[in-house]
Amino acid sequence: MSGRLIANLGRNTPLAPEDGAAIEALLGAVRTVPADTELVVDGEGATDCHVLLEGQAFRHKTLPDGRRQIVFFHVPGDLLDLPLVFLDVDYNVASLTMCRVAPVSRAKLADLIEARPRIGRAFWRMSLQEAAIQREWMVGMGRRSAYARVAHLLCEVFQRLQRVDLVQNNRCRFPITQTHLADAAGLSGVHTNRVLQQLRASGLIELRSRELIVRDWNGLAAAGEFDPAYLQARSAPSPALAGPHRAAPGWKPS
Amino acid sequence: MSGRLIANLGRNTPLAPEDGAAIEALLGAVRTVPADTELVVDGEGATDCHVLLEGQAFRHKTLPDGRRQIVFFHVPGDLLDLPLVFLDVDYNVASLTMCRVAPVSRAKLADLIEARPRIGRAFWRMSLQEAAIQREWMVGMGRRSAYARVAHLLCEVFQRLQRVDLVQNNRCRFPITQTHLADAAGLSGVHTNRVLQQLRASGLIELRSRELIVRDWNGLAAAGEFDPAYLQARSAPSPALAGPHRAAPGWKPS
DNA sequence: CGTGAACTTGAGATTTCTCAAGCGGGGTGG
DNA sequence: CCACCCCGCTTGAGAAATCTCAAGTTCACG
Repeated sequence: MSGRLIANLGRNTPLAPEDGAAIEALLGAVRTVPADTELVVDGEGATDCHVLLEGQAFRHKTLPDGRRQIVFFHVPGDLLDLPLVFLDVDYNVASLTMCRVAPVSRAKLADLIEARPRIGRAFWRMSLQEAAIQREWMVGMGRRSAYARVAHLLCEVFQRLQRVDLVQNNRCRFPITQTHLADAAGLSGVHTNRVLQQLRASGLIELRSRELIVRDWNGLAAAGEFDPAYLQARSAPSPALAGPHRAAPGWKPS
Repeated sequence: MSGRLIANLGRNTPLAPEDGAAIEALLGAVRTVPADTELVVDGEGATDCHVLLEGQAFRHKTLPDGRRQIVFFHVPGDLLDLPLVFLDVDYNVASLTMCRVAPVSRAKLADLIEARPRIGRAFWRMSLQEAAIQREWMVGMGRRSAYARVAHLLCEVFQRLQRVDLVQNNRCRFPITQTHLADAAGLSGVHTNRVLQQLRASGLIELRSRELIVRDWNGLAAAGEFDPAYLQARSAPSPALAGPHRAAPGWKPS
């Protein structure tokens, strides 16, 4: 269960069993928090980072007058506040569902990253992939229609959930409300609602009562101009590993 | 001259002279390229990263049909393709002016980052700061008006140029055309033009013939809802020092 | 002095927003 | 067990922001 982070890291970078063990050893007492709770608050000088073991969450920046921009959706296995290891965090993280979260000492994590190249590399890749996802969102918000933007977002979340085995039969739990989707896409709630209706009417998805069913993946990807390349979590230098899915060689959650 | 990268890294992380020397030692033969040249092309499996020693450049992602989204502006001292050290790059970089660029072996840079914690930390911070800037752009594109977005962009570029001493008397060279600005803000060229006229009419800026003069910094910052905190001028207390939390609030000329 | 890129301007077309209201289901107190 | 309430969703319609198309105009540069 708490092997989620390791599995996630290991997806892109081969980790030896002792690497996994070293990371696990840093995890503090698991905390369970309800939905709609702020897990990470910026500018709080926290001493711990947070690993999301279970549940879903999102990063957001909220302006003084209440406008909110969601900048990332988290799936299990994500480190919610990697920046905190070396800087301050500039965003908040809130839970979408009940979540299980484990703290990791920021100082110890920094030490581990610096002491073990393989682990360091794994975190570098995780961090750089986040940045790549952010860039893709920028393309969406700057240059794609509302329709494509929402479709793209659905594709991304769906695919990332798929990677952590949270999709069965093209169907997954989907605690992201239309308001969240709107705040992520930079749209109003009303317009987001209309766009979703179009997606439904086109037979691409079903979405209701916190569940998403993708009826036509190719159609949805086309609607969203979704090219999964930017998620392609493969390491360039050591193309030793195969397929995009599965595999965390050398380490299995115990 | 080629100390630019070191100066840039050292701005946030104390580097010892030997660290600087180690980095310098990796720099390859400096290349001079004209304006409007692609410096970095995604998916090319390059073996070298690129340091921008002089000149200005921008990162962009261009869609098949020609729509373009600029995702970052570079100033001297920037590493143009840090992601390449550990992954593939997912964007292109093009020059805005004539540029001087030095190659750095990706493998050697990776080794150096892993071998020297202080250097590694410096690159981590650089990378995380980029990510923070990207998030701020997301907020702009998703939740700010065209007017605020453009003003914010001007503030950011201006301030980053200031840090590398490219501003004198509130005045700097500004090779970013209205079309670039439009592609960065996610606006049409026409609308960007109109927004700039408003900014000029409000007495906030002068902008013509590739030069920007900020006439009213506070006014411009207010128009752009610009809070420099996200640029993280200062490093968070390093875990080793374990000082009380002191988030770098907007820097103030003291 | 010619040329092209960058910048301006005008005006109608679209997308997206805002306001306002109504619907629906699940959770809760009575 | 039922009524009520709240949140998330839906719908309608006018308003606003932004876009596109289509011409000019300016200016650096050869």
